[in-house]
Amino acid sequence: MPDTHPIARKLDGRADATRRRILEAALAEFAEKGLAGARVDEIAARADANKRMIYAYYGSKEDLWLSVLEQAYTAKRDREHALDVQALPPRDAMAKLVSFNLRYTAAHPEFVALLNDENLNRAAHLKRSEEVQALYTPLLDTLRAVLARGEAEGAFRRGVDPMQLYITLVGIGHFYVANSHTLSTIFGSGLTTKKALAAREAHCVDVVLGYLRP
Amino acid sequence: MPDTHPIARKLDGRADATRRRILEAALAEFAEKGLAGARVDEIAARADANKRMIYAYYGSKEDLWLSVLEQAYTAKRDREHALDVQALPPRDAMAKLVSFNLRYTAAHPEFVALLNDENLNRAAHLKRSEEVQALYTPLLDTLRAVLARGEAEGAFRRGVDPMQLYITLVGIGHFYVANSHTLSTIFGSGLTTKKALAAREAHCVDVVLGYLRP
DNA sequence: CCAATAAGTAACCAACCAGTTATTTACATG
DNA sequence: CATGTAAATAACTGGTTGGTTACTTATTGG
Repeated sequence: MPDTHPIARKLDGRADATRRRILEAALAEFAEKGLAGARVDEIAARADANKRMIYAYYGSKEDLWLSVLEQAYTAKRDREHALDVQALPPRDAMAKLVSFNLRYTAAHPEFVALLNDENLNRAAHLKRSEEVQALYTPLLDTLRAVLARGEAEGAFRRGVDPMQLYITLVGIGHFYVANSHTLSTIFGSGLTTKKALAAREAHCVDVVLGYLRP
Repeated sequence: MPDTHPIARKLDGRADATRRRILEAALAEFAEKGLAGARVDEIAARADANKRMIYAYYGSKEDLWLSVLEQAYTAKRDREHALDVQALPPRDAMAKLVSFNLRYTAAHPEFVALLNDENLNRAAHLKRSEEVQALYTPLLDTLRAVLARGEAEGAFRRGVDPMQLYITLVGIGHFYVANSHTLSTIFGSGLTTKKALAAREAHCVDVVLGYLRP
């Protein structure tokens, strides 16, 4: 039924807008302060919504956290899915995967913050998520395919475990973004400038491609 | 004055023991729940001490957090300082640095948790730490020396940025430990078994040495 | 044994905070 | 314009939590 009742449409539209504002505000608040540090009142204020609506739409603070987390996963999954590297030679394809990951991570520190805090909570919320799909990561499949192709063509070394490489590939970007503040106390601030990010991107590509040489 | 008043000694001894119990309890509580999620009452209970003593000895929850953080840094720094790799050939030395880092990280997930939470707080506490020494990391100096030696001997590729390599080396261990719970939802649990850690260690060494080949 | 001081305790408090209740407002339709 | 319903609001509540106050216990030199 694409043509639902106009009344429902209109009301849904307003309600949906509120839902979306709450979700966006929650993302910002949770990413900034973590689950325990975030304040429901503050989320309501940021969303310019009444606190009651948060409970009406999302049930509880923890349920809201899970919704935010699932949405963040979905957003990244969508971007990963849009990656098309199968036409590229293995080394170019791999370079693109590494670059994509670093750029996405740097552009979405909220995702990094959410992930860290969810791990602090032993992934308790994700584990009870019904959207198991949220955990599926297209990047892993793509990586596996590129790796297999590169091995077959002799472009990559043999015997590389896709899981290990995936964790390494994601980790070298994630750690840089997640710990930029403490790293800044060691190396001086300026790790998040365009120039510094470009240098990090080049290094990450170098590391992965350098390692994969036969 | 090695022989201070016995009265002071005895009392200091009892006081120091309480201080230490509080610090240990705080480390456990903070690592488990983060700064915002940790409860001062719970720390007092874990330490089998009165809450008042926490404030007498450490001033406030945030000051206690900083003390815990500094102690964790100091502990790691001490272990890094005990590393002696200058007598080893560059590749062996580098392998030892990578192995050390992964093992230390895996053995001290509390340090990882503290670091993540401190970064969530934009390193606000470390930045106002008077023990600037806490930020100094011997591993970086050692890495720099090994890298220079390996380059000079032709064992490593040229032009590697020590900072980038340091971040990569630490990151590939840190991310694995910090995100083991969400990674487990993807790859199935069992990432922290002895076997899995040995596999990760081997991979990390392979990546760094593979990358550094000339 | 007694004074002096350090260490430790129990009870308390005010601010905070997740979650609720009672009520009002907005809006499409008959 | 009256009416039913979805959306939104203000005010409140009970438990929690960082921090404090007033008081007790332990230790030892004189």
